[in-house]
Amino acid sequence: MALSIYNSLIREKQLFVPLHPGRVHMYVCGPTVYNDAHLGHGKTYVNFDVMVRYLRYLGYRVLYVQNITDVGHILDSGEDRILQGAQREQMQPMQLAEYYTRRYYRDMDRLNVLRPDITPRATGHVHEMIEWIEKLVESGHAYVADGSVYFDVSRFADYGKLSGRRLEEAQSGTRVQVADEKQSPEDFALWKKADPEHIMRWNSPWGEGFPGWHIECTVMSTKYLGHPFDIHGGGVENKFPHHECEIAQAEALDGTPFARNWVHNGMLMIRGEEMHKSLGNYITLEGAYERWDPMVIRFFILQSHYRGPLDMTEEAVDAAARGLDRLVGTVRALRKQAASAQEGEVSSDTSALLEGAREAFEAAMDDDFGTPGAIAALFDLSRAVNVRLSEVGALKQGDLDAIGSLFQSLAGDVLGVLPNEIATSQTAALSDRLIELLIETRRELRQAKAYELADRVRDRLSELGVQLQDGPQGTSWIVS
RNA sequence: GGCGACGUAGCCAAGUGGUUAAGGCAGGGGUCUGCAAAACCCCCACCGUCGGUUCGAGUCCGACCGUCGCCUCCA
Repeated sequence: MALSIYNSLIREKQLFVPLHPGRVHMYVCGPTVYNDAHLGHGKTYVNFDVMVRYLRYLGYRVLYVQNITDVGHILDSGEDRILQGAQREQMQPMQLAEYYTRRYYRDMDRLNVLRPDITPRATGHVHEMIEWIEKLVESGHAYVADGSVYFDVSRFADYGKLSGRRLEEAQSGTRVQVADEKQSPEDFALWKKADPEHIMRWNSPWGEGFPGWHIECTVMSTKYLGHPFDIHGGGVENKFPHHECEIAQAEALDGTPFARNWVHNGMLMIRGEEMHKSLGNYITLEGAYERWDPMVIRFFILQSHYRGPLDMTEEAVDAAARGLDRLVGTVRALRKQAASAQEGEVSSDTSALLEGAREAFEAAMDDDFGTPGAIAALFDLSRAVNVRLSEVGALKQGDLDAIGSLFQSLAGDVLGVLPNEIATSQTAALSDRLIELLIETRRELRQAKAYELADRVRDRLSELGVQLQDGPQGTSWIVS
């Protein structure tokens, strides 16, 4: 088996072959940092994070670039996002961008999203954008109009190849009035002249202004990843116009292909509706973390395929939480038993079990990053391991280590859904011994049939988050 | 209006032509237990509707119904 990826450009799954053997260059459209990240960002960046992790698991050296959009751009209302946010928060534009950039990474860190290798800021690449735009003007693919520069879509025959749109069709039904200086309604801005009150502005051959939205991704992706590069990702909602325009700008000059694989992930919905502030269902990650463990949200996201839409309901996330508990429970039990297991090598039974689990996991992931199937493989493994864990002496030290490291590799390193190792500080070691002491006391109470008192010990421990579990081999405990 | 996606059990969600339609949650029945929890075992779907292609379709084609996204700057 080998990895296949659905390529939006050709609309089918394709055996993945990187441009340079053993290396993958990947770009994903990052956030505009004018507000807190929401659950939709969570889905998108978890989806792409797992792709990066799996590619690395397969042995590729991945160079992962994700931009930070800190240039404002224009809203329908004619306002600039960053400017609007700066006014709202009483901050300077760059201060605002810095503030939300930090919060973005804080929120992503908690979701266990690995940071990209390079996180270029748009404001730091205005020079390169200007150079690129100049070349487009020189080659006749763009024109200057009243201090702004527009890409002439009619000069790029492939325009629409990603989104399946034709120019003739784009004419009707457009709901936004066309800027006067555009030659054609579908032409898009490469450079916008800055109004006097516009704070973020740069000098350019066309006067003071600021870059259009699409150009930053074209410039920054190719700067760090080459031209062409392997994978370009982003949300489906950006397929048109954003990604279509990126392609036009990148390929118009000399026909060099831009991204070889386009990967789009589906939208996150809240109870059947797209998330919108106006609908009152806008949920920031920070807000969601008050209700659920970030790891639960991550697990919930990965239980559906990245390309599909994901409808978020409380019921569904709660169900995912219980499912994740089950998986983590096995890992915890594994570690617990490892502390007292007999010495011994890995048995052939364990080896076969693990090999089968790994194969099932990889088969699912190889098929366009099928995380739901991969998770199913882990649940199957979990059940098989639980059976063995409950048989006294069935698993030797070697077995437990081997199983533990497979879980760590697949659930921990690739899917990123295992909580970090609990640090064994001195006080933690002490509390462990204190819990054992209480369990010992309770055992004696039970032997004396003092059940009321024994249950009280259990209940009080439960209140403290320590769950006792009586089994044939005595009582074990977990921290919930 | 144009482009596109999707409709699988109470809920979530895989499956892309072929023996018994993954997995999780919930539910039911058991094992274990002083009780409980956990764990384990068993049970729980004819795949939106109607046609068509095929020896054979959830899986391909068409129509219809329904939901959703995009159509100038939202991940």
